[in-house]
This record gives sequence, C-alpha cells and structure tokens, in this order.
Amino acid sequence: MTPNKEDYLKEIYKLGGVENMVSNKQIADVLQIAPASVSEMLNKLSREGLIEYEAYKGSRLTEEGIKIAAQLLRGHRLWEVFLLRHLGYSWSEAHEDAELLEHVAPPRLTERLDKFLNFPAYCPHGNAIPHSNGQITKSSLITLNRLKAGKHSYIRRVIEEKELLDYLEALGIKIGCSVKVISVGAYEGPLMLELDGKQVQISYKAACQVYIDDFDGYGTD
Amino acid sequence: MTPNKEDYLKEIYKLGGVENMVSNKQIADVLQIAPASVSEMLNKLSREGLIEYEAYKGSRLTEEGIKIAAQLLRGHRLWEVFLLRHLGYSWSEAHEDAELLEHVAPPRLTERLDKFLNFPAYCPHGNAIPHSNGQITKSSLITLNRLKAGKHSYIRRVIEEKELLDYLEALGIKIGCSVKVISVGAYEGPLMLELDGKQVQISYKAACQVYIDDFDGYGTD
DNA sequence: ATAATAATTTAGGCATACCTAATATTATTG
DNA sequence: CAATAATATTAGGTATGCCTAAATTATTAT
Repeated sequence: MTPNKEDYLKEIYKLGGVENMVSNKQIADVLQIAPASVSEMLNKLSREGLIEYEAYKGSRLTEEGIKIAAQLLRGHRLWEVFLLRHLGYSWSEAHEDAELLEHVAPPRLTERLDKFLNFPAYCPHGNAIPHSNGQITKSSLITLNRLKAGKHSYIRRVIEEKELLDYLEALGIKIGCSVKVISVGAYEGPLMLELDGKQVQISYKAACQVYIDDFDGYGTD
Repeated sequence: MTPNKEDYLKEIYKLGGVENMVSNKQIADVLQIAPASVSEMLNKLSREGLIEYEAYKGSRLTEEGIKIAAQLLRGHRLWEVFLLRHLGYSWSEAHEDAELLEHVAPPRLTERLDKFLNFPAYCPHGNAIPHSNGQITKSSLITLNRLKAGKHSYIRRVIEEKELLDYLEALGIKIGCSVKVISVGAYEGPLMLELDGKQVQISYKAACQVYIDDFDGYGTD
C-alpha cells in the first residue's frame, strides 16, 4: 500500500464504489490526475485484488478494498475530531491535515486515538466514523435545498470541501443547528434561513451540500 | 522535500552534522541504505543547498538544512510526548509512530500540538525539544557506564532505539529516576544499580546508552 | 612505501506513479 | 444509423529513489 493507492480506494469508496460501478472520469476529476494515469493505477489495484475492474466499464471495490477504504475514512474522521476538539482547528483546516495523517497512522494509533476521543460516532462534519471492523452507520438525510419554505429541520452533515467549509463556518452553520427555511430565491437563488434563532442567507449551491434530517419523508431523489 | 530527504537531514543532524563532517558510511548504516544510494542523495541535497558535500570527504548541514532537521526533531519529540502522555504508548512504540507522524505534520499542527501539550521541554526519552526557531537546549551529560561504584546521579536521557527502549522500560528505568551504582562487573560486565530504592541489574552495553547528570565533572570523553 | 582494506563513486537497472499524444471504444444525438 | 462527442486505453517518456557490480579514492598496516 502507498498513499497514492490509498487515495484511489478512498475516493472510489466515497463515489459509491461499494455498491455501484465508478467511472474513471469521476476518479480522475476528484483526484486531479490524468485519465491515462487512472487507467494504469486501476489495473494495478485490480491485480492486487482491491477492486474489480473491467476496461471501459469502471471499477468497484472488493471486500478487501472496502476494508482498507473504511480504515482510511475511520482514521481521517477520528483525526478530524482530535484536531477540532483539542487543537482548535477550523472545519477546513481539520479536513486538510487529517488528509495527511490518515496515510501514516498505523492501526494501533487509530484505535488508541478512538479511545482517547471516547469513541465518537461522527466526525465534525457529520460523517459517520466507520468501526474498526469496517461497519458504518447509514443515515437517510436530504439536502437543505429541498426543504420547503416554512419547514424546519436540523443540520446533520456537510460535504468536506475547503471553500464550502469556510463559507459555512463563516455563516455560523454547525452540526446539530436547528434550521427553518424562511424563503427560497427563484432560479436557484439564495435561501433565507432561521438558524438557531438568527437569520442567515445561504447560496443555493451551498444548500445542495448541506444535509438535514428528512422529517417529511422526501426520500432520496 | 520528501520523507526520504527529511530522513537524511535528520540523521545527519543526529550524527553531529551541525558542527562536524559526517561520513557516508554512518548515514548508510543508520538509514539502512546502500552506500551508492547515499552518494546519490547527498548530491541532490547539496544541489538543493541543504548540505555542504564534498566527494569522499563527507557532509555537513547548511543553515537551511539545520532548520529543517530541527523542525523534524521538534515534531518527532512533540508527537512522542502526545503518544505517551495521552494515548498510553510505551517508549518504543512512541518512537516508532512519531517517526511516521513527523513527516506529515505541517508547521501549524506542530505549533498547536506544542500548545496542547503545554510546551514541553523534553521528549519522553529525555531529548530536548527544539523551539520553533530551531534553537535547542544543550546539556552536558555522561553515560551511566562511567559512574563509579558507590556514586549517585539521576537518569536524564536514553538513546532512542527500539530494543534498548524495551529493555530499559522492562527494568523500570525512567527519566528522572535516581541511580546509585552498587557494583560494576569486570570486562564490561553488568552493573548493579539502586534505582529509586530497588536493586536492578543492567548490561554494560545498555549503560553506555543511558545518560545521567555529571555531578563529579567527568566531562566529555 | 606499498599492499591490503575500507569507503566512496559511477554506471546501468528497476519500480512507482505521474505525464502527453495518439488511438480505440462507448454514448449521444441529429 | 452515422457522425460527433465523451470517455478510456495504449505507447512512450519523465523524475524519484532505491538497487548491484565495477571502478576509484582514501586509509591502515606491514
């Protein structure tokens, strides 16, 4: 294993490669690597038994690949908890530095960190932390942009992307916050929210990357 | 910078490359790398202005090289403090995992970790932790094997080497312990010590890698 | 002082993981 | 159902950092 291969497995996992086929383009985009290099690496990972890969069809993780990816995500999210809780990191900083730490922390370190943190269930951005056996809690959330005006819910998860995190943190959005939609701008205009009592405006694009409880059963869509 | 180059700089530093010329063989031995590869890498580091290197003569760190090496040592030792103090690591485990963490922790992480740990002056093995400006506290200690029978001192530092650390920890040797030499075996035989009251036998080889206060002014030798 | 030994360098190779350019396959759409 | 666009692959090349074997330089000992 190398940090590079680990990144491939982790991204395939995040792109849904546990159940579905993931296209090379998706991987190339998210890892910022030339498509040709992706093909090459996928062949290696396939030979190592970490993914099922069929040329031109895409790839999906094997059991072994899932295990490794889940361990990485576990380390990443535990480090985020540590950095935020004990070192005073911001959302985006924690994500950045956890990206580095996840690749070097051996299992014993991850396990001891987990204990030190008192076995947190979620990372600071609201993602479930996989258990050491790879199991992960699934939740059915919807994106904030789908909440109708007048409706109410709670912030549960945000996508981990530097610019978004800085934007959301500046707005005062936190995991667990109560939100009520006051108004929705037309043509993907901004949403006006009541966030823990205070009024806040959020862009439509950002609202698409913030997840909330699905009280009204909108379901996946 | 890469982890590989960092290891070269760090080891040159530890081998005295701040003041003296360090031979390629020393580096090859400690890094477990073929001498030919060492020559090659030293040329690169020299071209990058991190060491002064003259073929067949050896190498010495430049100001820039010293700065990087000190930062690495700083990170290494701070991580050791964290791993021991908060995650329940043993001496040797802490050294091993700090070896990995030091290469990925960016400056902001090191600084915040330092603060979290309340600015420790020494690592758990008794090595001074360089300050963020690269400055380091020097102390004049002597090795335990040079303490005469009947004489008394305090444990201040131990060499960071896995097998030694496990051996010393099993004996109950800790930084700050009081030691009195009861008897010294002939022909580099074991020393009998009184360690914080308890009697303990330590091999001569190990005693050479344990540093104590120099109350009787034996000086460097 | 010269022979033997030790340390170092040069030369030629290998694996990883990336790249660009050219080619091939699959999907879309008029 | 072609033609075009999008996606993926192959071929050939680069840089890093390691290796072994052979040649060179330095040190030590007779």
